[in-house]
Parts: sequence; C-alpha cells; structure tokens
Amino acid sequence: MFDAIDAAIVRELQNDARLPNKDLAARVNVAPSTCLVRVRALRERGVITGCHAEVDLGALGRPLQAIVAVRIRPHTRAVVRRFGDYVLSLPETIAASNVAGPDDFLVHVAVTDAAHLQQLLLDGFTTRKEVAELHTNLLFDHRRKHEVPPTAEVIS
Amino acid sequence: MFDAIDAAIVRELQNDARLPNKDLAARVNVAPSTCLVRVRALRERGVITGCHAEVDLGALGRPLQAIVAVRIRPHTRAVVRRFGDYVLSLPETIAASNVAGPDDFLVHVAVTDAAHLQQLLLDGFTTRKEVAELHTNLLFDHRRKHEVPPTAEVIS
DNA sequence: AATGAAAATACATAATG
DNA sequence: CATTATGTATTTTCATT
Repeated sequence: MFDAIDAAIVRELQNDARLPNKDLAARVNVAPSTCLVRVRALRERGVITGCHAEVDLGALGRPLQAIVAVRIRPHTRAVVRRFGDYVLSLPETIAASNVAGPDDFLVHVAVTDAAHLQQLLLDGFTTRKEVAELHTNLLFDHRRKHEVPPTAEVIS
Repeated sequence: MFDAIDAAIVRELQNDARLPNKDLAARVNVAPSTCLVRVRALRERGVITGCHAEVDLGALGRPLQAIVAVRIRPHTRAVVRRFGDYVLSLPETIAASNVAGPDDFLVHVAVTDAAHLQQLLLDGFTTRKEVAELHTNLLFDHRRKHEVPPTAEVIS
C-alpha cells in the first residue's frame, strides 16, 4: 500500500517538489529509475495530487489576510454548495472550508489593505442573500506546514 | 516590478510547478531562455518562495479534518509565540493562524478519525496551561485555491 | 520490483541580431 | 527580448536480474 520508501518520497516532495529525480533517489536510497516509477505510481494512485509554486502574498499585493466566518441561510445543500463555489471564485479567496458548527464557512482571504477588505466584505459577501451573518478575524500570522506525515497505520 | 509576463509565469507555476521551462515559455509567449531568466529572478526576488507536492490527506491516513479555535491566557507575546511553535510541531497540524479577535489561534488539523481527534485535543491541547478555551469545528470540505492572482496595483 | 546503461529531453550558458 | 548553438545534466525507456 505504502512502504517506508514511498513515505520518504512523499516527505521530500512535500518540501521541494522540484527536487531532481536523481537527487530524490539518492535521498531515499533507491536507483533513479526505481524512484521515477514510484513517483509516477504515487501520482497515478492519487496520493500526490499536484505540485504548486508557493508565492509570497505580499509580493502579489495582498499583504493583509483574514478569516471570514460566514453563516448561511437557508442551510440547504444547494445553497451551501453554490456559496462554496462562488466564494472560491473570488480572486481574494485562498481557501474555503465548509464546517460543522454555528458558522457554515470559514473563508481565508488575502487583500491589499483594510479598505480592500471592507470592499470585499460589502460587495462580495453581504450583498448575497444567503449570507446571514459574518465575523471577520484579521490574521496576524499564518503558518502552513508543507510536510504532513502519513499515520503509522497506512505504512506497511 | 512585475509585468504581465511575470504574472502569467506565476499563474502557471502555481498550477503546475513542474511544468518544463520549454512548455512554460510557450504558454507565456516568450523564448525559453527569457523564461528561465524570469523564473530565476522571481525566485531570487522572493516572489516564488518554494514548490511543494500536494498530497491527498486520506491517502496519508488523515481523512478527517478540523479547525480548532484556541484562546490563550496569558495573552503575552512570549506565550503566544511559544504556543504557535508548539502547535505547528504537532504531526496533525496542517496550518496555524494567529488571529485578532476572541480566539487567538485557528489551527487546521488532519486526523484519522474522531477518536484520534479526541486524543489530540485532550493530549495535545487541553493539557497545556496556556490553553484557556477550545472550540472545535469539524470540516466537511476544505478547498484550497492554488492560483492566487496579483492585484492590479502590482502589475506595471 | 529494482537495477544499470542507452536514448531522448531538458537545462544552462553564450554569442548574435 | 528572440534566436541559435553547444556542452552538460537529467529524465525516461528498456532489457536484464
């Protein structure tokens, strides 16, 4: 299913997806050709789903981040899904979670400044009929970890 | 500062960081040599900060996600920073945000099942003295967008 | 499933327009 | 910035174990 070598490959590629296959092979102690076969298998099995460049949000003109908690009404499947699609289509949205609890969505946004945030909230959120309530949390700091390890159970 | 070609390069590499330079050049309509220079410059200027493989959390044995909202007391710089470092060191943590508002941290975690989540909350969070209050939101769905566009202001 | 060697590609650099 | 050329390195295939 997923042995120690696969786990090592996943770990290395989470940290640097552009690591040359030759170097990756050396780090996980297999031949380059073997390594390539394994990486391809991990992609085909859907374990590795993609490789994405990480970009500095400040450099993109979006130094200010916030988490917007949204309560949706009516709380129907169609309305919830439609809002999820909509909110992800906004250029300011980095991620959106549909959660259980008093709030229905937590939306992570990145904007230029407070004025931009206010405009986003007014034009992008509160104008929508299904948005019943909004709570905005400014982010002082957001740290994402790239290396998520497999649990012991999935390693054979 | 950042022209239309750079913006296109950033867009393409956010979607696929392993796109060969030749193909990338074709997509953004420049010569491969030019493209390579620009990609290197974007990395050196800190616009592109890294490339990371995205992995299916279910395949890693972590199909259940939650956002844990944590209130910290005392609310001092040292305690807040120490908790942030600690929480990011947990293998279950994917991301952690230090936010303004009633809650101090929003911690995104990925676990095996409800039992694992309970154990994480009890052993990893509530045992710590600085954790004053916890609210756990189960995630039904988390969607992250890879392509974050630059704002109009940073494009010249 | 893993390996080593050969063939195909891609990269990095430089010179020219 | 585009083109071309060139040497180097890497990726990929494949026969073999």
